[in-house]
Amino acid sequence: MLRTHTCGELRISQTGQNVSLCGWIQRNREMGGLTFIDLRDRYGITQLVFNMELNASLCGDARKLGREFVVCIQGKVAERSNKNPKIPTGDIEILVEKLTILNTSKVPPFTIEDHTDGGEELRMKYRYLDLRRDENKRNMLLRHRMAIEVRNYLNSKNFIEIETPFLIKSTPEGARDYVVPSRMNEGEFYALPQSPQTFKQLLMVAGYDRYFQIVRCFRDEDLRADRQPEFTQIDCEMSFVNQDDILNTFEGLATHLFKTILDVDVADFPQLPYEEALKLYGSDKPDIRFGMTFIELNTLMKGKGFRVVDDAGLVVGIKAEGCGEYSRKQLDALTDFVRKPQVGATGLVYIKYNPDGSIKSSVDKFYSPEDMKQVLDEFQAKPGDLILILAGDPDQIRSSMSDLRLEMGKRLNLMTSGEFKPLWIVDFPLLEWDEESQRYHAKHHPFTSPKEEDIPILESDPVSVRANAYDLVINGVEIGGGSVRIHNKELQQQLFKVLGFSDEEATAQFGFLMNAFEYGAPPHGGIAFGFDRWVTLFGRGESIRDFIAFPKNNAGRDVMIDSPSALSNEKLNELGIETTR
RNA sequence: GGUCUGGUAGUUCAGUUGGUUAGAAUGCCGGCCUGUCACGCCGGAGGUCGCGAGUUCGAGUCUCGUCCAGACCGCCA
Repeated sequence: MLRTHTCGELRISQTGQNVSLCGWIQRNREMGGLTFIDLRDRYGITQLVFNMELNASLCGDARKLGREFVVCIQGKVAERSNKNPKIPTGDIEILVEKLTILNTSKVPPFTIEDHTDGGEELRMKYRYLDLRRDENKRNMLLRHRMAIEVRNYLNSKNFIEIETPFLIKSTPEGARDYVVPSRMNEGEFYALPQSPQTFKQLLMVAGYDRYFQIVRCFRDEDLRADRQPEFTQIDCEMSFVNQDDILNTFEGLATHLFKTILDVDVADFPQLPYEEALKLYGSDKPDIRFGMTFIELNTLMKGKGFRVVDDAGLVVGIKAEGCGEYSRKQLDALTDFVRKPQVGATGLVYIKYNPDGSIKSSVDKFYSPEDMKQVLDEFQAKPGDLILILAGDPDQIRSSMSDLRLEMGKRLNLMTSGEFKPLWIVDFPLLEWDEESQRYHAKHHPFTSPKEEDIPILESDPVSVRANAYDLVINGVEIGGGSVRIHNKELQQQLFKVLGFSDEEATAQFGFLMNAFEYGAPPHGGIAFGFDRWVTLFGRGESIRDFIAFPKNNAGRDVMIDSPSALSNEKLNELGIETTR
């Protein structure tokens, strides 16, 4: 070993020891006869001292070191006369006796510091330099610790980690697949898994009754701050369980992670049916760190001559406590907010309950003070509160109101960082109608079991069928989701039929699974968590990219290695592929 | 596929109504400095204003196109 210690571990108790350290030059401070150097490695920073009077040539060598040079030094640990309380090694320094340059470095294009001067684009191009920064090191370490604790917990519950293949086959449902041409089977393609879904079900058939995998998944869809083309799931499946068993098991996982990683005790995992979530929050991933739940006002506000409301399928409001004194300008800003194309409302109605008890609204023309008071009472509003109301198509307006609720939560500082409020959303619909393809799509995936009591209406009223499906939501982030699966060939065939597959198509796509179900498939179910999102949530980050060592940009490009890239004609020929552009 | 924002020194940014030699901070280079730790002080170098057209006597600034980056909508079982 070139080193006896790391740059983060020496303390005053080691004074007098001869040590050797290796690391990168963080900074060079020349004081005439004295030169200080901060030496950095993964573990921390240790100060080196060179003295012109004691060793002029060594001190001269030290002064020639540039930022990010890699060096190995030998010397003696000494107590500092001026200690630095800001760093763990701040009580000591190394009186250097020997200096070896292991490698030089070009001047890096941005500073390797907590508050770097480098922008996003540049740091992504030089990701290996960016990863030297403390912030990124912390994020990578957090990710590592969480992965270890996931394995610890699941191992302790008898889950075993089994790898499943990446080169699989394209399936008709769900996201677009990434495809890989097969050289040995010209004209045919593998697909990369969107998740190991069918394989984990086959493992249940095989009798491996508790499986998990921390596994990469691939989806060829447009990206966002919380989406990458390849992302990591904690993929889990269990046999001989019902929905409550699954939820209990993975509440245990969440509790374990909260405790071991953040030292936070989270006891409560309320369950909210999907339909309730939409009614109360307008969203299937509500942030329940604050209330401000929706109140529907159809009966109170319709029929008073206000066209927008009278024609609306839904009139819904929220109460912003203490906002009764909002100025015209602030209210206009909220109106502009809801009218943004992404939010999509046409206008905003407000009722100000003034601190003096008087009432002022944007629709005084249509409603008497008594009408208004009734609405205020419905919200149990107090003087000083503000009611915000949207009206229109129910789906659209719930979505807009959800955006407005979150915006008000932000403005009123109701989303406390460091507070975690998980909940389960349960009873998702099994199917949804897709306008584009004019057929039903599985909301979760086509192997999700319907609620037993809803099976009779599977063919007569498909959209009303509820599924044994659930999502774990924490602070408005969808952390994971799963379902109890179908383990019966007949029911699976029936569902494929509702989804519009012919028997031939179903056999071609999923015959292997249906065959397996004929050989003693146990009842089973599972869940998959978005590991990148979970780490980002725990790390209080904005973007999952900051918690992935080598992420891709919003066009799916890796700007460091410059991928994707064109293939040579030789390679294309070998694969039997012609490109059209 | 669409909407919005941005692109000026190595880097992060400023740049007025279109008008003389495009600025600041930081980094870099040189000099001074024996207790610094975001060291300090003095000096210096550093620019295809993303790219291409257009308008104009004159474009970093206005128009159009294009490329790149970011956020969002569609999309993401």
